[in-house]
Amino acid sequence: MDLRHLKYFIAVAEELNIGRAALRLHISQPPLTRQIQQLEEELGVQLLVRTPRGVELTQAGEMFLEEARNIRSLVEQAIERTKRAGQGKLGRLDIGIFGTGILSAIPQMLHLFRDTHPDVRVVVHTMTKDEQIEALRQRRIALGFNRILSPLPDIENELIIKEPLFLVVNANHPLSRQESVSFMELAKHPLVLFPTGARPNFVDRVMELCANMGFTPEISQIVGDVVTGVALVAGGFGITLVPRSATTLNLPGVVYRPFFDSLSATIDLSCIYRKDDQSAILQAFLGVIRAFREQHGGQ
Amino acid sequence: MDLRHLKYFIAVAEELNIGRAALRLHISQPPLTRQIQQLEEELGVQLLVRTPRGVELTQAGEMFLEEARNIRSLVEQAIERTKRAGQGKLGRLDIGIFGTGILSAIPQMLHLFRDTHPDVRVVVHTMTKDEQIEALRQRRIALGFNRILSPLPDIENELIIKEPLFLVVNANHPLSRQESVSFMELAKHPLVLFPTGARPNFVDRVMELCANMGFTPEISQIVGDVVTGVALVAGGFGITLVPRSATTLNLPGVVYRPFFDSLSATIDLSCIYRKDDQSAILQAFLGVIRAFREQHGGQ
DNA sequence: CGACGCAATACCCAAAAGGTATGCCAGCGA
DNA sequence: TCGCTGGCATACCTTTTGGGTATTGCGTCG
Repeated sequence: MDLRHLKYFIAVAEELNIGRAALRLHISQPPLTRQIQQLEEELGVQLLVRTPRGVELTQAGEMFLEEARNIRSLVEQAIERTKRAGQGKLGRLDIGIFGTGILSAIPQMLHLFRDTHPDVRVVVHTMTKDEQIEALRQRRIALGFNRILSPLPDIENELIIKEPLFLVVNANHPLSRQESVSFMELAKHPLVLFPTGARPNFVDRVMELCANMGFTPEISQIVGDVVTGVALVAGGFGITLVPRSATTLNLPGVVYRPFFDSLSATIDLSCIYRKDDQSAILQAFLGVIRAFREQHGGQ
Repeated sequence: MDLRHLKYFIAVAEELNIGRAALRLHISQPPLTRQIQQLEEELGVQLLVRTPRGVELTQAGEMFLEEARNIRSLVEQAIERTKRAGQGKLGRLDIGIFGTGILSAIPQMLHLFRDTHPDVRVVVHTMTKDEQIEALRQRRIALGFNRILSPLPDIENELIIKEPLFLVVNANHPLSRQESVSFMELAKHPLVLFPTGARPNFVDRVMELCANMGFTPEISQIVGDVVTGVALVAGGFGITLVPRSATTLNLPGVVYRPFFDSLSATIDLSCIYRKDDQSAILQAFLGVIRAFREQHGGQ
């Protein structure tokens, strides 16, 4: 049996006249007669009774009509869904983010993507950098967000934005009286840094920036994550640094201050994905990321 | 697109190797390659990525595989259901019965039919003889049960059983002391008869039987239905007659007695249906009716 | 670097779908 | 009652297309 048989039978059942149905199908009457006969023979069931004025459906014919319409609509739906999947408009996208990535630009991009691709189910997995790479290789995720990365042969690494760093000080700290501060202040105060976990990471980036400015900072503590770090500053344990997006973290007793003398005091937000992944959904998401990057001019 | 494409794609998706899939489909590899290419082209979507060791599904391919399996099972189900409908094993049967037909052999036949055709939905409509004929002509029912019928050109009338009649008397009546009675007793007692409604009916049948025995009964009342008639007897209003199947009607103060001298004191139970109705479900039901008739030897 | 495995291509044949002409039958009007 | 009409079925031809065989092309892996 064939989808053609279904189409033809539906036409005949709706017209109740083989000739008219043939007209509607843009074929001539004899082949249609033959196809219907074939269908009946294949099913071993009489679907039509031939009357002097046309045809009528038997009960089996009624049953088959219902099923045929059902199948036809399912086929149309299947084609539609597959096309949409092929365009990256339907399906599932698994993304790896790092612990506090949720404070960065990531939510904005997720939002943009969901608006333009409402039928793609986005599943976010919190994982470390190494876990992301492992998950990419096993195809458990298609995309990961991260900050500090060494190049890998099979993984593409695409910069999204360079975020300027902000100083975080206690509201009672003398530096809080300035609107903006000098990066050199970092040499004079004990630093709380983060995260613990796979190196190189944010700690190394800060050390590198300080080295560029010609000093080595005093590190009082290295804590697990940005929230803990800022909480310690709120509690009076020194100062710290965060990417601009983390300044949305509104803890009482803490103020954020930009640097007036260090354009290079930035931290990258990047995404990583398999070099060999051509999936339409990933490409669609990369499109959103690139649009986002254009819009933010690299920072 | 064609059901063949679905079958082929499912095979390829399951084998992840076009050559092996071709083997499984009992065709050679090149036509299968071509069919899959055709399918991809028609959908405008890449379903497979060709690797050195075979093929892999794209996300769109995964989507299409799911849909294709879905469609295939629906098609199989459609064929199965249509075949069963063609054999009268699936569908709906509308039956007309008369008011108290539910007391006769009808429930037994319905039961037999339901046991052998569990997926046919039997819908019973209570209607008079004339309503049944009208409903048959309009195809609102496929079969009617009735007792007294004149032949009609378009309606077949098939006898099911001849039921012997039973005398119904009050438990205090002198006749109740006999195990069986003579039909001639009817000449000596006022008769309650039924039903009111389209003639000829049960009343005429009783009159005919009496005439055959050479007397005219005294009719005290004609009431709507058998239950009312028996209830009147229970209340002391004369005697009546019922078909054997109605003796299941167990009213207090009433006894049923057979006739020892009248083999012909019977009433027919018949069924009626359109002479032109070849529907498998009706034929199946008629089969049950005929089996029932054989089993009961005509009475 | 050559052998192997697999998909793709080229080309042919056969099956089957579609077309035209015609037959056959029932109902209907002159 | 006898054509005439409308409808499905049949016969036969043409064209499309599915399937087969042979071969090529392209990675990968000893």
